[in-house]
Amino acid sequence: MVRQARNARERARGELTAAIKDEARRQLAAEGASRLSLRAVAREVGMVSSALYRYFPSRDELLTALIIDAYDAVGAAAERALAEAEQAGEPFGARWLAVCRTVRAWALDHPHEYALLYGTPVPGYAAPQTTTGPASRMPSALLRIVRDAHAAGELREPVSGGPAPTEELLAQAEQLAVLLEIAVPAAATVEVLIAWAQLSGLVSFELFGQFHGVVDARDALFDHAAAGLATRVGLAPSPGVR
Amino acid sequence: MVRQARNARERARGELTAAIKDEARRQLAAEGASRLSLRAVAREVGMVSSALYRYFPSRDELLTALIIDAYDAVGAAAERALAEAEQAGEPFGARWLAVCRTVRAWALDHPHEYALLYGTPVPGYAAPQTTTGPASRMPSALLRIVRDAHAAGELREPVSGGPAPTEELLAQAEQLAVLLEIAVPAAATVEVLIAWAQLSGLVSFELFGQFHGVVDARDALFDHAAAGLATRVGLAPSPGVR
DNA sequence: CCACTTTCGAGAGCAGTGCTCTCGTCCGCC
DNA sequence: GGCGGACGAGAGCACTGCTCTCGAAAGTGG
Repeated sequence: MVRQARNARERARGELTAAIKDEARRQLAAEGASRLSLRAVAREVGMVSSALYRYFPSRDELLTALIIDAYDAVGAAAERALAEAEQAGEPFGARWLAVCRTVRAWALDHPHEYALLYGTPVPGYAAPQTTTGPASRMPSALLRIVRDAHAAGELREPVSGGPAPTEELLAQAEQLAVLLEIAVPAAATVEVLIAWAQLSGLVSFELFGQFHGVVDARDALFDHAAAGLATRVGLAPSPGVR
Repeated sequence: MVRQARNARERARGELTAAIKDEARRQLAAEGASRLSLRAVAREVGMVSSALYRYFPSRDELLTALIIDAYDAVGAAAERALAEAEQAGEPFGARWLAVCRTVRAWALDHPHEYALLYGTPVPGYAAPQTTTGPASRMPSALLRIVRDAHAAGELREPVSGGPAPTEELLAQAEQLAVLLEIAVPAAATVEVLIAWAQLSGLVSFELFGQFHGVVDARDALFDHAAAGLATRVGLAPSPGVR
């Protein structure tokens, strides 16, 4: 009974916290992070602005919560796409492409949330440790494809061009692979890391209007680029897919 | 004399406009675009905020002016790096690397200005036509390297992997090359376009803290990635450079 | 069952923002 | 030399994030 009572309070708190986050996400999706207003959120959930501070100590904390959710959302989408591609018995190159396409699709569906993750960070903001886990889900999915290809003996040498990565870089890649518990040759990890950043560059350009008036055939451009990335990291190109 | 008098006024206006832009750029560099405050700028140049509207009709217009300047600054840096590499008789791959490195260095030196160009756009903002010219300077420099390599008969087939670009994409690339007056095979243009976006992804990741706690050897990572891009667009890897 | 503590929401208020409007003033042109 | 347009200042509007105080609930221990 005592626990009941305590739970009532806590449940109310949990529900309100969720309501605030939902409304905040709504505003984020509609207007972008910079226009997310604490007061407007409070108004919408039927509180006065100061009351909201009982749930989130600052605007940045609210944003952090949204960031974590967004990382989880892209990560989950990527993992789902990968799982489906695996179950369909797709070759590794096709799995890579599937994940890339899914990430892009998510970004186009949630532009402001994607911008929150991979765009300009809010000024005084330093990502707390709690974000790193969710943040790594998407790149981890990419890395796992490479790992599986390697395990299956189908990973080719990375087509990177130029001099081989430095020892320092390989050591860090090794360390990273250990941290993520994904056993991959260090050289391949380096290439995936680079591909991850480059993938984000492609999506950001599209999202942030850099291709506006320059490229219309964005689907084709992206697919071509993503296939190129697959080749670069050592996954055989997937001939049939288009 | 009359012209003198008219010039006196116009010169005063020009000087004040410049002073405002300088102070705005200072604040931008120090604090980032989101913390750039019209009132603070006005205060610093010794005006009241409303007077500033005689010079810039809105905060967005001021930002636009800064954006154009910033595009010109990266563009100029890239062009300078390319010219130097050309005069030094560097091979095409090395020229590519030099431009990439310069762009990255500029970005690391001017993080907030770079973010203004390639990061999250300000919410209601649509880049006016006047920005497209300066914006194309940097990618044009990259494209010219490829053109020159092609003209010299040293451009290899792009190492893109996957299916060839669609007809639609190639047509657009052709069109773009004509617009920029840089005669390059369409397939190569496509690869440069992709490389441009990917380059920006690499720089953004570094700038926006995505590599924080993940990669320390960022110089090595970037050089390796940039060399890879050179290979991808068909420029022979530059063996001696490191 | 009754005190006591914690939790919560509301209100007022502070310092700041972008932007508008009005009102004198001074500069430069006819 | 007068007149129109450019200009700077000031007040004001509707916002923002955030703090502090205060009264009312809700939950806890005796």
